[in-house]
Amino acid sequence: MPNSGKPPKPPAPKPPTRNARVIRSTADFARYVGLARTTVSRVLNGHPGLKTQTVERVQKAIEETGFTPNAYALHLKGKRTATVGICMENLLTAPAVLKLAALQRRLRERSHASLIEVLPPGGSREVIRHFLSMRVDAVVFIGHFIEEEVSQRVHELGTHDTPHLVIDQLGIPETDTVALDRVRGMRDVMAHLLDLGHTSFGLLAINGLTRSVRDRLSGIEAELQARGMKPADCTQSLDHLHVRDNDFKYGRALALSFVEEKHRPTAYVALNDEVAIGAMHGFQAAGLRIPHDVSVAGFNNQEICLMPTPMLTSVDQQVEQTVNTAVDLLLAQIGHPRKPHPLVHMISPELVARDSTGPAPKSVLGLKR
Amino acid sequence: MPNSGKPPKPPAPKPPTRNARVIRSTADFARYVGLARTTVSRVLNGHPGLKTQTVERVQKAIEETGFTPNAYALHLKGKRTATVGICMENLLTAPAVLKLAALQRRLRERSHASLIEVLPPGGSREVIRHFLSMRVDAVVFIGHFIEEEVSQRVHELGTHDTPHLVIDQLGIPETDTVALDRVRGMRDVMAHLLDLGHTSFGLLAINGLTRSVRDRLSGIEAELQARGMKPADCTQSLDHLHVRDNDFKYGRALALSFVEEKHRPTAYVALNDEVAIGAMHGFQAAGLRIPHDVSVAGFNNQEICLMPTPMLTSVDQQVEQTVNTAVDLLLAQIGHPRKPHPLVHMISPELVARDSTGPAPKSVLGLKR
DNA sequence: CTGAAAGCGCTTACAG
DNA sequence: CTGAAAGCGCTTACAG
Repeated sequence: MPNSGKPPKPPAPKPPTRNARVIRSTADFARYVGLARTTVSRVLNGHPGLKTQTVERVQKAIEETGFTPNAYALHLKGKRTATVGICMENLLTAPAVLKLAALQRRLRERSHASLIEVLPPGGSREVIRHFLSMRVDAVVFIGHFIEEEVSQRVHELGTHDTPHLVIDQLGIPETDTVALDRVRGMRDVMAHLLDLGHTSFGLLAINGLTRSVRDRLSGIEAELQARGMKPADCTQSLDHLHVRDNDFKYGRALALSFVEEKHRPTAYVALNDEVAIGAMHGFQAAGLRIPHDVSVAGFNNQEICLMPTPMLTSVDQQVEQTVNTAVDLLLAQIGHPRKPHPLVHMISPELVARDSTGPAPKSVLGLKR
Repeated sequence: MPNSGKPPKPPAPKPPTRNARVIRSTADFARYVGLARTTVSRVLNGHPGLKTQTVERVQKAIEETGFTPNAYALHLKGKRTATVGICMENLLTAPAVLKLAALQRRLRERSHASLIEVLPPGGSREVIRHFLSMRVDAVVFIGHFIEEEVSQRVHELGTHDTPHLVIDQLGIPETDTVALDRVRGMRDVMAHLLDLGHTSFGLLAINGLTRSVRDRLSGIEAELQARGMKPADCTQSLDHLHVRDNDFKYGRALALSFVEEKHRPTAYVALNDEVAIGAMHGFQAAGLRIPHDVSVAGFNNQEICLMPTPMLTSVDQQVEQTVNTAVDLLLAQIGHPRKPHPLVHMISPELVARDSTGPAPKSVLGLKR
């Protein structure tokens, strides 16, 4: 029936396998609805000036067949891919995964799809090439990467006029950056503990040369100096005694070492929540009460902060704000010429005080035998 | 210069913006290397019979320009997209994220890219349409979805001849499934505790109507019956006393309720590690020693199992094996006609015994005042 | 090796 | 509204 009345058509091309109910092209689909390809295309793209009846007919047919226009053909025609590539350092830490989930959600709200890839060690080149071949509109990096490597990738993206942005890691040239103000975060923790009367501080896993650790240390020192105290005199680190691992066990080991110290600090600030919780266990195992005898503060404000008894004081990363800022910056870049100077946007963290921190013990001087 | 000697060409089309060093098509690129488009294409696709010198020339130019062929044009030409869509229930639980990471890694090893989407509540339709428009070769679901919703999505995928597979959730018709044998897992936990001499068991958060919970209960009952014990006589649940939340706090609350019971069980099996750890805290807060007075076992064997003191006995999900099985099943389906009967592949969990479980207290009878 | 041509599934003027 | 045509960036025979 559909082949009748079409004399100009040659020997009839390939007979469409009618039993295959799967419709894969606007041509097939137009035939199915009984409209011209052009018309179907216009309905699909919401052009004005179409009869309501026609629009409904197409919509009904979409429902029936589940037809989706081929994205590859669509974007070939020059349409934006409306896709953002997301490079993750890994999916091993809760804060990173939270940011990923929030970022994808936010991008979707702004009508963008996302391509997520965990950068395999040394394999960032291929991931970026994959993103470029997929003609992503922009690329986001989340995490702390090898500086040299991510710098190169960022430069490559610049070469291809592809907007990009780094979340978390400061110090990468030629790119916009959104990062937590870790200096501020640590100052807030210290201010909180100082206000509680503490004067001696144990540092848990806050040693090392990465920017993120150095910033924490800067924050600690800045707040102490602001109060007229000398950091060297009132802080102590025992990280050299153990093999670093930044996890529970490491925190516990550090705490047990501190317990054996003559002049044991009364307040402890940790690199992250895991170390802090490990330390709490260590102190409690040694018979110390928290926060009666010692106060402990974490960093990141993960869900696990609610797990120990008492619950852990920590610093919230403000993930939503971070992600929203990142998306705003990124989408503003798409389709616009590169700005002369990349932007660095700092996010202010928020101290969440819980019961793992309390007033400094009155007997603190007595303890220093 | 490039416009000379071409008389048939009309008024000279758009002058290529030569300063834009960005090469976006094989045409541009071929011009850059000084070869025919056809030749470039053959090099790119690794065809045989090319001069080594030519291949090297192209490779050098790729290095210089960072040119990547447009994936959208490539796949339009009929090439497989070699892409698998991954639908995540959420990114909120560590085991799910682990599976995601392992799945993407495994797919990459098998030369497939992945499209990851978290299904927004009620928005699974759009995600699947997105996947279909991207012409993915297959779709994987990870997590426990609303049965009705995922069943519909699976059916749609079938309609479009798109292979699919569900990880974790049993009972979805018309699809291959890879899931942990939770019955087996719970039997193993019970066997372990029974071997340690326990005869009374507290169930923590193991109530509800989802398949995953019912399977756990079946496992518990099966093992007890296998030992000639009556489940109703030796298990106890206090879930009705609290508002369910499946987290630390819920576990703690349950434990504290058990502490007040006259005939307190000596061994506790939890829905997951979070509840188990919460319960440990509850028991310890009440002055009970683990495992001296009570034994506690978790489920999932997450990293947090290492956090409490003592560390938590748990059941490992065997993520690698799960993911490898899933990928094997999936890739075998691509390009092949649908099998008459969908496959359900059960993964055997592995009990990881740690120090939160120990011999039943000798004084157990004495406790029953 | 080169070059011209067809075609993948779309969109977008253009003339009816 | 329809239909024919051009073109997006590729690959793949086909003839040189």
